[in-house]
Amino acid sequence: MGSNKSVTINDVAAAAGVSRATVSRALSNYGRINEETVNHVKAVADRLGYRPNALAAAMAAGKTKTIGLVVISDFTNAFFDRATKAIIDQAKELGYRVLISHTDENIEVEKAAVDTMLTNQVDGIILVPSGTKFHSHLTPKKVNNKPFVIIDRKLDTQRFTTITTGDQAAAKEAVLHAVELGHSNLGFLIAVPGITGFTKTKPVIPITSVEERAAGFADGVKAVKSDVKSTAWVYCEDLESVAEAAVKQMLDAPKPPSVIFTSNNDMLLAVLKVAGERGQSIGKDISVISFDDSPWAAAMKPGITVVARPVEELGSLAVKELVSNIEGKVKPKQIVLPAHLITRGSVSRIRRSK
Amino acid sequence: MGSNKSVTINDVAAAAGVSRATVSRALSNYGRINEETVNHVKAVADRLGYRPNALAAAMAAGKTKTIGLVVISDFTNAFFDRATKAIIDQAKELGYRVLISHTDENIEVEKAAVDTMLTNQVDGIILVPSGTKFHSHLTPKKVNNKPFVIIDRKLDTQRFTTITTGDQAAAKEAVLHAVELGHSNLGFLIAVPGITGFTKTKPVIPITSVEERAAGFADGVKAVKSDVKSTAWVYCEDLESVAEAAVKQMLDAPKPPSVIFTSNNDMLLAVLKVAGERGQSIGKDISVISFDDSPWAAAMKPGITVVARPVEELGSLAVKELVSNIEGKVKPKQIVLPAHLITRGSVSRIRRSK
DNA sequence: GAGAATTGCGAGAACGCTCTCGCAAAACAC
DNA sequence: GTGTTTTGCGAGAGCGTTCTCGCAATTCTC
Repeated sequence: MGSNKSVTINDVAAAAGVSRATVSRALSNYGRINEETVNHVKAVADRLGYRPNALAAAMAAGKTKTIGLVVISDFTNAFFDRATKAIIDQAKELGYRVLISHTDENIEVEKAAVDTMLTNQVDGIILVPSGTKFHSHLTPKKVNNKPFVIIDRKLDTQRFTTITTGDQAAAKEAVLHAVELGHSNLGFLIAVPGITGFTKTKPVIPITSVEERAAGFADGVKAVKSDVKSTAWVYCEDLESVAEAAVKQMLDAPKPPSVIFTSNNDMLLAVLKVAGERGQSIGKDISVISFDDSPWAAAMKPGITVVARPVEELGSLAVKELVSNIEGKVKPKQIVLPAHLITRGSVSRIRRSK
Repeated sequence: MGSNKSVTINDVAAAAGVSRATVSRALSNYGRINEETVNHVKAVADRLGYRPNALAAAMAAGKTKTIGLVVISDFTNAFFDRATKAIIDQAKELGYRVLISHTDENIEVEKAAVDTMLTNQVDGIILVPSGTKFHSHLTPKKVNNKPFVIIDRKLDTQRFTTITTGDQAAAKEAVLHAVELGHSNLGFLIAVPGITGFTKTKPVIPITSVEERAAGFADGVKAVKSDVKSTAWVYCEDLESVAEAAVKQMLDAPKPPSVIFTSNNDMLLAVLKVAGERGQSIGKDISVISFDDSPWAAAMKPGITVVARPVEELGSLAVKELVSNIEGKVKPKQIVLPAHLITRGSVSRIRRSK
């Protein structure tokens, strides 16, 4: 008939016949202490089923050993789940816990999420920012001097360690690849957060990852200009139905693209779906290249040619950088991890029609 | 030149010319307090940029408003990401935060994860257990009387509120569907945690979800026995390479199945991959039905016929149940949410060869 | 207008731990 | 054997809140 109270360090101290301080020393091994005492205390703690209260420890020590993760979550989860898993695992490795929050690409939600994290006294935060320009809520004062690591997208400041992937170069590479295989009518379907519907005129792109992908596509087009007959650019809301409408319009054009470059998997899925409905085979009637690899993209027939980004590496590196920052200030760095093209069957080789 | 210290309730009290108790009352609205005082205190708190320390509040109040989520994470993430997102969102709605940990289907890891959660004083835990029989670490005493909600799989005890999906009925339905379309040579590819390689003889299946799927398939076979000519059962380690080998062996049999039922998306992917390599088209040369819907399964051509489980509903319901349990004991319930078949094109109609 | 009820607020303990400080005992030096 | 260093441990403050009490001031009651 144990009382509902859990056993505290005082109980252990009493049972072991030592002081609270000694128990703390024994269990967290620090300070001067006799080895026999350590063993004795540990045995008693074990016997009583003592479980330290991390809250109290955090209060007393002034650090929680918890990091906050504020992340968007796309519905095909090409980024979210892989990054999250890598981050949690790496954090565990380094003795940290992870508190997670979503932002839905919305700056107000992001602000609230960051605030919650700080309220919970996280030691640092990994953030996928919802907009390149939005960082006025991240001043040292407003965030209690807690370190941040920005991932996936850059901010227009160098104040933070930022880890991104080299999407621009990879996007260019993708274009070169398709043109190499004979494609000359190119379609670009780019998901842009914050817009409604879709448009052919380039809108303001609020996040750098997408911006860079678009720029990389443009770089590619420029580099092989003479081989390119037409380009169709569509900027699209990141929504299934809208994307499908956009794809339809693209394919219904008088001179439809023979290959569509999609900026993320939501867009890819729209292409797949519309093509399927129309009886057009991927990699035969219509080619496609997307961003972010996934087991599905690999297993499909034909496999989808994708720009693969080192998401896990990015995640675990983010944790390492953050923890270095927590445990001793380091200068902010801008890290760019290489992305690379994985060619599979979704891009056909075609004879260039002169 | 602000000191590195963050502003505390004491600072607010001093600045507002009231006591700490009054600030607490004003900010957390409880107890007797003048409305003017409330406004005044709030204004001062705002001006100082006061951010309450959730840790201290949790210590003092004896509850953290945090729930723990201990979950497996499969690499195709048919369950993990959707459930996680739903759980985080629902928790937020109810004023709770979520601490996440993975188990990798390993009981030792699960134990450690639960322990960490309790150390962090979560108010309750949502758990995807790694084995039907493993719950000796979940006695009230060992978990400080914290409430648990078990999801996705049952334990062989009724002590906990458990939320699962009706996979057995749905699996049976899947078999009936395929047989209805003329299939009579059926293959079953079932991922079983904890085994190595693959085998045709039924091993001990440590988790009920898989057990039920297998049982449901068997139910289906039994129900339409006369229309079934052959069944091939393969129990397989949940690993890409092993699954592919298993599929190959299945398809190389003298009388290969015309339809393969896979117990999860990892297995499905293996079928897709092997079929692709051999130039066999899904929904034509070989049919397949899997468990758990995903945007990919829907977008593929042909779409994959799947048993769709209400994962988001399961997640948010889990949070609601857990919170009810936290805020006032309720009797444990066993909840089963219906799963249903979504028929797409991955199962061909074939003429039954007599 | 005296007593009772209500309102508003402050004092201070409590939550469970960490960590500095200082003191006694033991070990060492010569 | 005296003085110095080292070792081991306890006392106690402190972390930032919440919340119970009790007290003064105000309002109500008739």
